[in-house]
Amino acid sequence: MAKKVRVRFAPSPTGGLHLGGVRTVLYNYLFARQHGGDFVLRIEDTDQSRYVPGAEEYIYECLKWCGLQPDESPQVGGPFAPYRQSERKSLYRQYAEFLVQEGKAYYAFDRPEELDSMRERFKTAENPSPQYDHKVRQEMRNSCALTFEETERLIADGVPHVIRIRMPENETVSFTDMIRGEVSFHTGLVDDKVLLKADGMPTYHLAVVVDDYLMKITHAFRGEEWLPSAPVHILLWKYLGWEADMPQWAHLPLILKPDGNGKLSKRDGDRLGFPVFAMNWTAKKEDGTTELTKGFRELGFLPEAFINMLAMLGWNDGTDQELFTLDELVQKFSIDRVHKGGAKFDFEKAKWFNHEWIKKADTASLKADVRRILADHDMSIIDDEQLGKVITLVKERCALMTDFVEQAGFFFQTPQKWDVDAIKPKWNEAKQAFFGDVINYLQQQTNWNGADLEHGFKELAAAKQIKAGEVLMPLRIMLVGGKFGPGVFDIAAIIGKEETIVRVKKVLELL
RNA sequence: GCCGCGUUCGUCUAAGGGCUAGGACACCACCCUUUCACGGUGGUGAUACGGGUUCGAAUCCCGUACGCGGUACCA
Repeated sequence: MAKKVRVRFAPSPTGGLHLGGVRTVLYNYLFARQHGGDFVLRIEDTDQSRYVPGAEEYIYECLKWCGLQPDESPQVGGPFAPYRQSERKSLYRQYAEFLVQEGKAYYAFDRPEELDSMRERFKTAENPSPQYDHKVRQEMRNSCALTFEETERLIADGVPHVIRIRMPENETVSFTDMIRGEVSFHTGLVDDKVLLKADGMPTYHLAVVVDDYLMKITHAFRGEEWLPSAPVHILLWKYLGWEADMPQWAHLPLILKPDGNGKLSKRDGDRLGFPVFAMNWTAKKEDGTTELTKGFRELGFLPEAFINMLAMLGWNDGTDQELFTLDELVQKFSIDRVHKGGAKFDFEKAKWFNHEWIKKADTASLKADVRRILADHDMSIIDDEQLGKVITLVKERCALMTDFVEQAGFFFQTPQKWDVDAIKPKWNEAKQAFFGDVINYLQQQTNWNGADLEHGFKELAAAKQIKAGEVLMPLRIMLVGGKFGPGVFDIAAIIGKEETIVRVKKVLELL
C-alpha cells in the first residue's frame, strides 16, 4: 500500500512572503489535496541572528488570505509537533554525532577568521571561491587532520566547533527530480557543508533531512536555487540509513524579474512599481524607522485571482483555459506539466487575471471589500442595496479592487473636482440656458429612473434645438467629475434627484 | 573560474518526429458604445546559433552562445 502523501512548506520567517514562496505553497497544497494527503507548515528558524518579530504571524495571515491553510503547523499543532525548528533544537545533535561516528562527518574547530584566511590563501583567478572540501580538509583544524586525542581535548576544553559532512572524493550522486528528470553531481565538487553550527543549531541541510524524515514527508517541493545542494541532502538520507524513506524531489523553476533576468526580488517591485509580497510588510530598519512594502492584497487583488495567476506561472493544463478556481486546480494540477524554465513576472497579466475575477465575481461577494475600501477613503455606505447596484454597474471597469474608489466613489460622494476644461471649449449661452431648463425638468420629475430620465432629457434637448450628444458629456462631467463611468442616467437614477440637481448647479457655477 | 539547470512572438505559454508553429497579456486598427470600460473582428510578432539522426526536427543527439542558480556556521 502506498504511503500517505505528506508535503511541507518550510519558510524562514525573515520578512514578507515572496510571490515565489506563495507559489511553492500553492503547488504543495494542490498536490496534497489532489492525493488526499497532508500539507504541513514548518518554520525554519534555525538562524537566530535573522529572527524577525512578526514574520511568522505574517506567514499564517498570508496563507489564510490565500485560502491555503496547512493541516499541521506551529499554530494548529499536529502529531509531529513541534513544527518550529528552534523548538526542535535538541533533536538534531544526535544525528550529527551519529554521522561523525560513522565517519561520514567530522568536527571542525576553525574560527571564522581562519575560514576567511583559507579562502584568501587558495583564491586564484581560476578559482575565485575556494570551498571547504576534500582538497583542503587536511590543512584545516578539524578531526580529520587532528589526532583523536587532540580532538578530544579541544572538545573537552569547550572550544566552539561545528560538524561538517565529509563529502566523498569521487562518487556520483544522482536522483530523479519530478520536474527535471535525472540529475547528477560529482561529490568531489561539492563542499563539506556545515551540518551543525557552533551554537548547536542545525543548518538547513541537516534540519531539512531530519525533519522531513521525522515528519514522514513523501514529496519535497522547493525552489530551483536548492538544486546544487541536493547531493548533500541525498547523501545525508543515505548515511542516516533512511534512503528508503527519502521523499521525491521537485525543484520548481524560479520567478524572474520582468526586465533583464534574475530572480525577482522585493527591490524589483519597488523599482518597477508593483508588489512582490503577498501582503503589506513593514520592516523595521536599524535606525529605528520603518519601511512599508506594499502587498498584492492591499493593492486590491482578490485571493482567487492571485492564486490563479501564480498557478499559471510555470504550469498549464495543456488547453487554452487560463481561469481556474482553486478546486479546479486541485483537480487538474499535475507535476508533469510544471515547466523547467523560469518565468518572468508580468504585472499587466497579473492585473488581467484580477480583472477577470472581479468581473465574474458576484456582487454580493464583493460588497464587504468594496465597503471597506471606500471607508478607507472616508466614504461610509449606509444603503446596502444601493451599494449592490453600484458594484454591478462598475465592476467591469475595475482591474483592482482599489479602482472602486475612483469608479464607485462619485456615487457616494459629490466629486471634489470636475474636469471643466473638457466642457469649456464648446460651452456657450445656449447650453448654459439649456441646463437651466434641465434643472427645472429634473425638479418636476416624479418617475426617477434611468430610462425616463434619458427620454425626458433627450426630448428637452430636441425641443431646444440642441443635439443630445453635445450636452451628454457636460452632464456626465457634472455628475461624475470626469469622462468615465457607466451610463449617465443610470448614475443619476442611483444618486437621486436632490444630489443630481446639486451637482448640475455646482458645475454651472464653475463655467 | 568551477558545478548544476535552463532557452518557442516583447511577456506567459501550446504543439512530446508530420497540415500555413496555436492561444492569452500587452500593442495597433476597425465595430459596438453620444464617455470610459466591457464585448466583437482583424493585425504586427517567436522556435538562440551550428552540426548531426531522419523521407521529415521547435520536438531526438552533440557542440557553441546566452541567461539563471549555487559555490556561507543564510535559507
